[in-house]
This record gives sequence, structure tokens and C-alpha cells, in this order.
Amino acid sequence: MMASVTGTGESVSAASLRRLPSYRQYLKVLQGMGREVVSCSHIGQALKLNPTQVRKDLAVTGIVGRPKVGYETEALIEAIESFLGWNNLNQAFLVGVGSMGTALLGYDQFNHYGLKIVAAFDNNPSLIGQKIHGHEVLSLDKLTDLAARMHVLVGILTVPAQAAQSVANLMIFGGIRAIWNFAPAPIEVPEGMVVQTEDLFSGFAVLSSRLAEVMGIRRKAGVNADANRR
Amino acid sequence: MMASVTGTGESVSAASLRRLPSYRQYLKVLQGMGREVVSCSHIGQALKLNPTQVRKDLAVTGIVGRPKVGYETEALIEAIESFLGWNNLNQAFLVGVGSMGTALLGYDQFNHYGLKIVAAFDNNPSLIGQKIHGHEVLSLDKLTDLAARMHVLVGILTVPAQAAQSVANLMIFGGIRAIWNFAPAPIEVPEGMVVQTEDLFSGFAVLSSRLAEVMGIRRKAGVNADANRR
DNA sequence: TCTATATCGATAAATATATATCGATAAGTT
DNA sequence: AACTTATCGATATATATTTATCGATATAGA
Ligand SMILES: NC(=O)c1ccc[n+]([C@@H]2O[C@H](COP(=O)([O-])OP(=O)(O)OC[C@H]3O[C@@H](n4cnc5c(N)ncnc54)[C@H](O)[C@@H]3O)[C@@H](O)[C@H]2O)c1
Ligand SMILES: NC(=O)c1ccc[n+]([C@@H]2O[C@H](COP(=O)([O-])OP(=O)(O)OC[C@H]3O[C@@H](n4cnc5c(N)ncnc54)[C@H](O)[C@@H]3O)[C@@H](O)[C@H]2O)c1
Repeated sequence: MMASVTGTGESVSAASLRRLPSYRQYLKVLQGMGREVVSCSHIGQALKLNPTQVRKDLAVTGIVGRPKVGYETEALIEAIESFLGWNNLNQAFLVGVGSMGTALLGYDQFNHYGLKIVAAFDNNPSLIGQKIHGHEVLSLDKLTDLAARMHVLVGILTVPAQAAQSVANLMIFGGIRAIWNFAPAPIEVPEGMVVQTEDLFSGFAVLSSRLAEVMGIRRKAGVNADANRR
Repeated sequence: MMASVTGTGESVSAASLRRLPSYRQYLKVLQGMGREVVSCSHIGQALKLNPTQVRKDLAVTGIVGRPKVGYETEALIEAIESFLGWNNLNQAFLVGVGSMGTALLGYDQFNHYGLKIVAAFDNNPSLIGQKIHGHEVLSLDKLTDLAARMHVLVGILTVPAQAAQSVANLMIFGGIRAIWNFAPAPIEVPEGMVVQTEDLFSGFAVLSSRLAEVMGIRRKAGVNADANRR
């Protein structure tokens, strides 16, 4: 479906990438408990994942383990962070200081994810100039210049869906290279840029469907697939 | 494969389920533009998905289309909503009225997703009794009784990771059947319950990795994630 | 009316992802 | 020192998901 970005090298599946943060989270818990080494079987048991899968996922970071023992907890955490680039901070702009934007501005752990929100923007005059969780809200029309001047690479998009593309365009003009998009709308960007769209309700759809299943609610005329054929 | 006779239908792939909300979102845009029919090819082009995949995803809702034409927009929206159970409201409790919890309490579109947050809980005395976005914050120790009394089925978990399991246990005792978990921690629940854990940073890991790629930061391997997908 | 064609619905093929297997090896045990 | 065992790393197999193909059919145009 999608070619490797490097062209020559093998590619890491998005599925593996998405699990890395949960490994790191759990490893930090173990580290806090003073555990110095950990095996894939142990991690797999804790996170309900197949040990082979864990091993394969961790292998992408280049970590090397010891048979009969596992991996050094600290080295593994560092390998994951280094692989994801979370060991040094990227500056980020956030646009849309509403419910979602405010929540993200209030999240005090971004530095653990290699991210530092350095400015917030909105187009609502009554918000501009206010301080939200320590970040002054700036006017949207300052975004492009400021992004270019500060060499900001990451933009966080928390505006309504219908405004998403127009704000994204400002980010693109400002030289931002990666957009973390919380609006449930696809964003068009030029080659060489990254968009990650988070649709919160995609997860909720899974929950809804599974809930309907366990509650025994029939959702479709003829649950039996064969009976449904004409 | 085959649906079981017991009523638990064959389960639809999580991948398909996760795309349904984006179809619905786009269909609503089309509907707002007065478009009465739409084909899989059209949807696929707009959302950058393969038309065959779109067709297969939509088929799970039981919708029937017309060759050469496509599906009726309105019927399709209804089919998706009905399939997900989003056409009638489920009551939900939210626990943890911090940054994230407040954002969710402030989201005014939950009714479009079949969800109505009917009470919010926290264990912080200075929050209890306050009104947040129209929801009074109740003491955590009222949760279990109230959930049972009101037959609440859905719990939204927005507490720190280390508190997640203990709060989940209260939900379980109260008869809640599905937990939408925003804490980056795995939750243990009995058979017959549903947990959907949203790790916001799993998506950010994909972004980080792809950003490192396009910025030419050498790593062990390439990445094959598609920007607007999960 | 007849023909061309876009699209559906079903199925087959291709690709991606997850899991099982197996030899190698480090560390503890006899 | 030899034996046992847990685990790694690599590879093979199994499963899931995505994409291509094909006949059927509704609609538009000749
Ligand atoms: N709040 C949630 O819990 C939640 C949940 C799921 C998805 N989302 C999505 O996140 C996005 C934001 O949601 P929200 O609830 O925070 O909405 P909101 O209405 O509370 O906030 C949106 C903010 O964006 C600003 N804005 C609007 N147009 C703008 C523009 N062109 N330029 C700059 N700023 C602009 C508004 O002034 C407002 O401050 C939406 O796309 C929504 O669908 C939110
Ligand atoms: N805020 C974000 O943007 C964000 C982003 C990603 C993930 N998260 C996750 O969401 C969760 C909440 O994050 P947050 O930023 O809102 O944190 P927060 O500290 O702002 O809020 C947590 C709330 O939970 C309450 N709480 C703590 N222990 C509790 C308990 N045992 N019972 C009931 N209430 C309790 C606290 O009083 C507080 O009000 C965390 O797990 C966090 O990792 C948040």
C-alpha cells in the first residue's frame, strides 16, 4: 500500500510504531520499581501482547538483549525514545484554543514526548491575549511569520473540521513539516510533509460495536451472513 | 466466517470499524451540500481509500447500493449510525475532571455519537460540587451506587494512569459494561466487558517517526504509515 | 431498443501483520 | 563441567487486511 520512505531499507509497520509508547510507559513503571532488566515475555504478559511481537517491535529500535535475561530497562527506554526522537524537544504551535486545545495546553507531560508547545493561536478576538495554562493566545495571522522565524516544525490542529484545511495551509506556508490533526477531516499537504489525524471517535466506534455485541443487540438485518445473501 | 447461532455475530474487523466514523463525517458534509447519492469511488477519492475497501466497510452496515449510482447518502448515514448504535443515546459517567476530562465535558457533539455524559466524578475535594460545562462534579464514592441505580453502561476514564485500574474497578462494581480509557495504562476487566484504551501518543509516535524520516534523520529503518489513517 | 459504462457485490489474489518454531546462548543448577 | 532453562534473534507459518478482478445490473446515450 505504501512504499518505504527510505527506498532501500525495510519499513517499520505503523502497528509496531503505535505500540512503542505503551512499551515505554510500562518500562518507566518498571524502572520506577527499580527493575533493571526485563524480558519480552514479561512485557507481553503485562500488556497482553504476544512475546514474539514485543520482541519484533523492540528490535526496530536496534536494542540488543541477552538470552535468559532480556533487555536492560533503562537502555530500552532510551532506545525507544531515541528511535522516536523523543529525547530532544521539538517546538510546536497549537491552533484552536477551545476544549481540546486547552486540554493539550494543560498537559504537563509533553516534554516527555519530545514536544514543547511554544505558542497557541486562535481567531477568536476574545481569546487573543489571554493566558491559557501559561501560554498566551496569539492572533492567527501571526502564525505563518512566527513559524518561519522560529523554525517550528510541528503544528497541532484543534480547530473545527471545516477550518482545518485553511489553518493547515497557514502552517504549510510557515514551513511547518508535521501536523498533528485532531479535527475529523482529512488534510491535504505537499510531498515531504507529515499529517497524523487523530479521530477520537474511531476508537469509540470500536467500543460501540463491541458493546452492542456483548449486550446482544443485533445491528444488521440478518446476523447470519449466509441467510443475508440473495 | 460464519455467524454463530447464539446471536454473537461474526466480528467486524477493528480496522473497518475505525473507518466508519470518517465515512459518516464525510457523508454529513455531502448531505449538507445537498448530495443525495454517493459511490464508493467518490468516497474513496475524498478520503484517500481504496474504493473496494470502502465498499467492504460499508457492507458491514447492511446497506445496499445501486449499480452505476451508489448509495443514498441519507440511508447510508443512517445505516452507519444504526450499526454503531449511535442513533439512540447511551448514558455515560466520566471520572477525572482534569484537563482531558474537562475537554470531553465541553464537547458538545457527543449526542451525535450516541453518548450523553450524565455525571462527572473526581476525588479532589476542591472540584467536588463545582459545575464544569454544566456537569456537577460528584464524589468518587458515589459512583458505584449511582451507576447501578441509573443502569449506566459506559464509563469514561480520564484519571492519571496509576489511578486507572482502581477507578475501573468501581465502574465494574457499578455494572458499567464498557470503559473508554484515556489513561495510558492497560485495564483489567471481567469477561463480557469492553475496554477501549486511547493512547493519544501512539499516533504521535507515528508522526514523530515520519517526521524524523522527512527531516533526513537517519534511523534504523523506514516507515510505512499513511498520514490520515491509523 | 440497443449499446456503453459506472458501479455494486462477491470472490480471488496480494500484501501486511501476528504468532509459532527453532537454533544459539547466557545464566543458573546439579 | 555438564545439564537445564529462559530468552533472544531469525525465520517460517498462520491469520488478517487490503486490493484486484469479474459477472451482474441499473442508467445514460446512441
Ligand atoms: N473537545 C473534545 O473533546 C473533542 C473530541 C473529539 C474531537 N474533537 C475535535 O477537536 C476539534 C476542536 O474541538 P473543540 O471541542 O476544542 O472545539 P471548540 O469549539 O471548543 O474549539 C475550537 C477553537 O478553534 C477556534 N477556531 C475556529 N476556527 C478557527 C480558525 N479558522 N482559526 C483559528 N482558530 C479557530 C475557535 O475560536 C475555538 O477556540 C474539533 O475538530 C473537534 O471535532 C474535540
Ligand atoms: N491532558 C491531555 O492532553 C492528555 C493527553 C494524553 C493523555 N492524557 C491522559 O489522560 C489522563 C488525564 O490527564 P489530564 O491531563 O486530564 O490529568 P489531570 O491531572 O489534569 O486530571 C486528572 C484528574 O483526575 C483526578 N483524579 C486523580 N486520581 C483520581 C482518582 N483515584 N479518582 C478520581 N479522580 C482522580 C484528579 O483530581 C484530576 O482532576 C491521564 O492518564 C493522561 O495521561 C491526557
